[in-house]
Amino acid sequence: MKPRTRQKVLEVIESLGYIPNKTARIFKSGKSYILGLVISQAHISEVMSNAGFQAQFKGLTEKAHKEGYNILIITSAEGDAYSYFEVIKNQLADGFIIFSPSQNDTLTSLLDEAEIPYVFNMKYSDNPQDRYYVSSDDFEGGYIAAKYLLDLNHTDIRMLVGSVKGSMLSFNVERINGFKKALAQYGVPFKEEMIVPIIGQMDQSYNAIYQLFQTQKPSALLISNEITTVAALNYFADQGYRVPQDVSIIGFGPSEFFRTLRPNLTNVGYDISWTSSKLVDLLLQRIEGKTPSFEMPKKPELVIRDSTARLRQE
Amino acid sequence: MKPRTRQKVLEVIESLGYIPNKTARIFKSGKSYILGLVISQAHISEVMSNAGFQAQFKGLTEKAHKEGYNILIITSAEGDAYSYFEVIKNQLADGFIIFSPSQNDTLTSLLDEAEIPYVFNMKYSDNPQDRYYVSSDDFEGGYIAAKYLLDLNHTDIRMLVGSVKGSMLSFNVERINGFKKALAQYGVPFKEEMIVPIIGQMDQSYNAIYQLFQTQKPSALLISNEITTVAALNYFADQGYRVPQDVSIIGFGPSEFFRTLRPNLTNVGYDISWTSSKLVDLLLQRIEGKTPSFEMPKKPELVIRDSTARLRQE
DNA sequence: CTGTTAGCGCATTCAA
DNA sequence: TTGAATGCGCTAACAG
Repeated sequence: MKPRTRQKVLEVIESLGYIPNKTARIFKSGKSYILGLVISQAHISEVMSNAGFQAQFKGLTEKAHKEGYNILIITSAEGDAYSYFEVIKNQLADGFIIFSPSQNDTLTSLLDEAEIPYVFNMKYSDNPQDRYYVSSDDFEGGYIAAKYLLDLNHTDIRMLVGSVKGSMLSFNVERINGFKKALAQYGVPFKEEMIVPIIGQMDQSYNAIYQLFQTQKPSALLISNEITTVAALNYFADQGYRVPQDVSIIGFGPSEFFRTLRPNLTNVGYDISWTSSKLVDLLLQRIEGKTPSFEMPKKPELVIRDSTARLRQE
Repeated sequence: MKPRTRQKVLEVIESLGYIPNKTARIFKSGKSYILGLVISQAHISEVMSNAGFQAQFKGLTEKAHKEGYNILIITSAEGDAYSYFEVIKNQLADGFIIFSPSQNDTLTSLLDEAEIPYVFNMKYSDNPQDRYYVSSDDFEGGYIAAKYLLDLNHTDIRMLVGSVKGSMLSFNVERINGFKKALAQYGVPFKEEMIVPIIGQMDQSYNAIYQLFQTQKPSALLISNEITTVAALNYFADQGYRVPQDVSIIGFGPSEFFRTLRPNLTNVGYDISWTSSKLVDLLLQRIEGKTPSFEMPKKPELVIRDSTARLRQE
């Protein structure tokens, strides 16, 4: 093409204010460069105020941007498989990141049948079909946290885990198993009461912790949810319990968050930015029809700060 | 149509697993039912961890969902007008909600010229062209907060306000003006040092407050940013300052957030859910080509809790 | 190097 | 009530 012609065309484009129609382009190419993040309306509030999700969302957005994609928040009125499938099939994203409120094999098969690329934000079941997620090594996380408390002579430990309608999320099951392994190693018998199911929102968590401490006085807490961790800290502040002198606390989640709490929290730190990035990679591989490479779960790290102390023998 | 034919067609649809092509539909109808939320990559991290944004984002998502829209997060690598315009014109959203890092008349005219419907997340200038935002009554907010402190005998007050490259966001200017009005009413002379510009992220805020208290000992703080508020609380906890006995603090933002802090924070509470909902309304009206109805800014409310105390005269 | 054309999948119109 | 044809705006393929 002659440079002069090129120049002239560009001038006309400029003068007419021509903007290529994105929709037609997408239509023609079949690629929207949009990744759908599917979440139920009921869930969104809980999730938004959670530091772990904030980190994940940030990670997803950044990675997507790096790969030339944008994130479309797709809200489903209800959280069940058919509602999810309905909103998913009605959207133009190239692939979907699904925040399911619970285990969801029905959804998996619906999506597979429709050949829609998707990934989940976490492991939802032990079904070998459930492969499209990126996890951390939660067994290890539960183990190192419990081991550290046991090293500090704590034996009266409670593990506070989120539960949805009585069923435990897979990563919590893992953390509990890690906890149990540590107990066994130190010869401390596991009791059912050590696991305290809890609703991961501020007020419910606060009340549950209040209830717990009405009847029991554990010396240490493993808290599997950031909001519940804040609720616990608030409860102890309100009641005049000193952390770590009266109770030791270990949180689970992004380390930077726990550094903004007072006291600075000992925590099992997960590299959520890495996990999110890998999740986008996985989805993009599915979109491109490649056989996805499954990464090894990354090991979490125990960050020791000021919320844990050696138990004084009485 | 004969019911039997209808039935047969539906069966075939079902058996073939036919899913109508969303892209073609959008292409044909010219409506994507997508609202783009534009934000710069550099800004997203700061914004995500801010309680006010979380509330806003939740409000936007909920309202959009109610109206049958979804939110597309559009990340711009850079924050300037041309970068923003570039990503905006390359997206298929029906309209755009723009989180601009600063005042932006260039962007406004580019968008107007291209006839792209947009709204801003806040007021960016005193230019009468800048009409497409929904504000709260920030003058009133600054006023009632300062008045309350003055009623408690505080006169050595600092107002901590976020500033981007030395320039003040419009709502902060308003809050400062409200602050000044209250001072004038009580006959307390305004001094420049009362306004402390600050970067609204955790570590920077913490350091700035540290610097401030090295040289001065104000008895009360008005803090125009949630993250800075947490940083201040952390600093006081670390230094053994008691709130409110040694310093009084008033925050600005969504009231529910300040209730999760210890001590429970006295704050100027904004109804961010309402503002977000109105913002979507405004955008939808522009998309539909109606002349938008401009709402009166809503008055914030002073929520008195435990972070403010009467100053003892020495 | 330039100009022309077909076709993506749907919705809408017109004809039968 | 049904079938067939048109065109949305772009891209890619092809012919000149």
